[in-house]
Amino acid sequence: GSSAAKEQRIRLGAEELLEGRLGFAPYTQGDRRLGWLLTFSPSSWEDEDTGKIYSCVDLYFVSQDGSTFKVKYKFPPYFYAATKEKTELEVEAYLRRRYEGEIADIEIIEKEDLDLKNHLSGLKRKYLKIQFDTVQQLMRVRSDLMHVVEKNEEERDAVDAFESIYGVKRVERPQDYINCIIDLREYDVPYHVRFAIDNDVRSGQWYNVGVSGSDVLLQRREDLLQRAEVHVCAFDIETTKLPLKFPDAEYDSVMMISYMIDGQGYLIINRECVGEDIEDLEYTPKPEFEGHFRVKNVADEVGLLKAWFSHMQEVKPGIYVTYNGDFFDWPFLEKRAAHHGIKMNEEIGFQCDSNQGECRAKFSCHLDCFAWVKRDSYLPQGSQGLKAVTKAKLGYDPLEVNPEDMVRFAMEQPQTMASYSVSDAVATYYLYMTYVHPFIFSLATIIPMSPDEVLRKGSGTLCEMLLMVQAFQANIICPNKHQADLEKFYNNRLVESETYIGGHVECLETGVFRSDLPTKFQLEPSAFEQLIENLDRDLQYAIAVEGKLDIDSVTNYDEVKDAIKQKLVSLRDHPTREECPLIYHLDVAAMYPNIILTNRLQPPSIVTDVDCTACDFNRPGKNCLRTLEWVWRGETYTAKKSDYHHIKRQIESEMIQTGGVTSSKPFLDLSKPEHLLKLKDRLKKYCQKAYKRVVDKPITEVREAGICMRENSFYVDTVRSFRDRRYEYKGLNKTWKGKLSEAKASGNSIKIQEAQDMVVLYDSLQLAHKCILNSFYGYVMRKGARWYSMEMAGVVTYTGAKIIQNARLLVDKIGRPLELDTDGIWCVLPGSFPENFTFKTKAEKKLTISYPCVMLNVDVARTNTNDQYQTLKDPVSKLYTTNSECSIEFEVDGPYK
DNA sequence: AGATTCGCCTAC
DNA sequence: TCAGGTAGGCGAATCT
Repeated sequence: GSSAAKEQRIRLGAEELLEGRLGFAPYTQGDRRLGWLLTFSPSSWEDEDTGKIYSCVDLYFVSQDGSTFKVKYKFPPYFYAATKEKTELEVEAYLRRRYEGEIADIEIIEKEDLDLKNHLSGLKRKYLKIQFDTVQQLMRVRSDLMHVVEKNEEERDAVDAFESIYGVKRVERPQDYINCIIDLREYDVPYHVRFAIDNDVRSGQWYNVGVSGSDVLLQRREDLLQRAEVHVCAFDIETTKLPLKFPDAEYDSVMMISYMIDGQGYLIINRECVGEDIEDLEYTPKPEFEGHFRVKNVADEVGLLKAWFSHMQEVKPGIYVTYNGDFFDWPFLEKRAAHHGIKMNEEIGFQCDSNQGECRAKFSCHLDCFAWVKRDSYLPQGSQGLKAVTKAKLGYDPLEVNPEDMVRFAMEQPQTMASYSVSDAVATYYLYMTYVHPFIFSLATIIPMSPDEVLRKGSGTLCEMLLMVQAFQANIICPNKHQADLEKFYNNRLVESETYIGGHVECLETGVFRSDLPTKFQLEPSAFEQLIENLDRDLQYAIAVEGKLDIDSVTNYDEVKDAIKQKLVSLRDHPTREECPLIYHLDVAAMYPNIILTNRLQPPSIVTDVDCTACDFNRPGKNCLRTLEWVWRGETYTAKKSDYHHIKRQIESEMIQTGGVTSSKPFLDLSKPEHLLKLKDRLKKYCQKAYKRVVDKPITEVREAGICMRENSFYVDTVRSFRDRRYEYKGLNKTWKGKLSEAKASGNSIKIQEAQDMVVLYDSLQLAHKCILNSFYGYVMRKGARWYSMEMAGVVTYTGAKIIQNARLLVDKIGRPLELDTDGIWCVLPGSFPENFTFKTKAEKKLTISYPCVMLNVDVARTNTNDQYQTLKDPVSKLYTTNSECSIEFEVDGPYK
């Protein structure tokens, strides 16, 4: 009944009205409907009987006939709290009293806690699941309890210190249950993400939607794979601007707005800026990218804005598409509309958030193609403008006009400007339809976020979302976000920064290398002798492991072997030679993910003696602990620990200037991170004065990390399923390449184009998945990662560095390595080096092998196979099986010219 | 004047 | 509530 509630009620009403006007009327009764989930956003609803407000998620659906509707899905927000052992019930009762009217319900539940000692034995941890009616209530209780937990932690530290100094246990004070809350978990998961994870609901999927009373029933239709036909509007504006300046919505105005809806083009002209009326026009840069534009000439800017808004209200697009619209087009339109007294938000529901640099609506998507280009296109920064992207991805040269000429051309050559204006809309529309749409809605079916977020979030956030889904499904409690330890010492000095040694890079030779320029080689006969000796072993590996064939089924084994042997013998006997080279790039496919998978690497698997000692599986001769090396690198301040503490004591008694010259407050009143910031500033000055430099030379140190081979495999499972998803796209890319050459042979131009499109599409999908796949490695070092591990990142790169350096040792003896970078070697081999050979089998199968590749892979398999890989077969009896695992394999590109 | 740091961008 | 990582080249700015 408060004024805030009243305000919210009014807001809800206005929202409902607008959404109804724009096609998303609420579906509250009647027959079950079939809908494709376009997007979802947090919202609230009012219980009509009690007048109470509850949080809910609004789901926006598109039907098969293109019509739209929304439902309100009730879902209570919650988070978890951990208590001291065996105080759960008391704390629960206490919290219910303390937050009466704020907490809706508390349940005590059990979760797998991978931080819990000996959890592999089946031990689980109890958590209080604290539920609320609204997100606001959750936030209030959460911030209150955060302070409680922080205070409890400080007190525990003080108790520990007391006990360690006096060697006696301090007598516990009478139980105060507020002191028993020791941790909060999953309190920072956004509400709509929580909803999507817990209810397994994703954008981009079909559901049978039913309502019964006030409840919504969703049933996923996995049989429907085709995406719904949602109205897509791609638009682009041209504005006036001052010479050599960027347009400014304070005084510049919109000259034209061009847009394409579902393939039909429109152009609205502001005759204040454009010299003459423009007729309908066509801009079709390529047969498959048709652009027919209907033109509307209006008197002035306000007319233009009104015309566009009303057209949008009529068509009701579910998806708006721009190129850099977050930053330019939307804010410009919003400001110009406001200038004329029109609120864009009230017209079409879109609002710009300048803090976030985004423009979004609750019920429609705004998908800015520039965001896709930056994160997923794999184009270098210099080629991320719309023009360059059009060339690279759509394969045609777009119209270009110098921005300095635009305002003048609008008056003097209006036709030129009109064509130019629509050309950007065409490029944006087709870029979206060909790449962005399939990509975003494919990811949205696995990532528990709205399409807008799937498009804009960093790749690390996407990884974390996938991990949280997997953790939820395995009943694992998520760790809190990692915080860097800001007060670490090394060698009696404060650590300024620490990291790990990454990829290995070497430039070995520079110059011009061509397959038709004879090159000198100084080979090592002993290496060839070795290859000859190992030939049987290597070929059998290729047949059995790479080809997954039975050796006895091969009919021409000796023939192939002799051919290779002959070449190796001749190279061994004439090691000094000059001949045309074979230029090869040897590289490990998806190296980091495969190192992770082979070694079962995941942040919770990094264990110490303490973890193992507490574990039931810790027996003499155990093979569940795998030890791998990595290299730490850190820089310390030059000052000693004693200097640091001295300065700390000094600063603690001082007044610190905060902001202006006049305002200052005691140092101890500042927050903890502020303390360390100020302290480090002071320390830097001290170092500079006393030691003439702030930081010492970087220190490196080889360290060992223990990897538990039995830890719950949810992380590697997530990586594996993502890797395999990418392989699927790579496979489809190959399939369509086959179809493309078939189509070319048949000369059917429609089929050629279709196949061509599918080839680019799948290549783009697999590349984008590569980027997110690699992020599972980078993620573990991300600031604030829930599953953080420097050790794991270090093990991944160090293992990779050893693989590439080993390969180089071999290449050194049989040819000339030119360059190494992380996972690949560019090299030249003598032209007479054995290359590709084909085994034939009784079943008429063929297996083509690349000998240089096989030779390297045998080496990799010998040094990197993990014979300790364990898989949980029976969760009840805790039975594990042990396998050998190695998915790290070289691939060969080339030979190149 | 020479060394070091910083910003920017790329390769992996 | 913002955030994949390290290696490394190059030119400009800044420090000594």
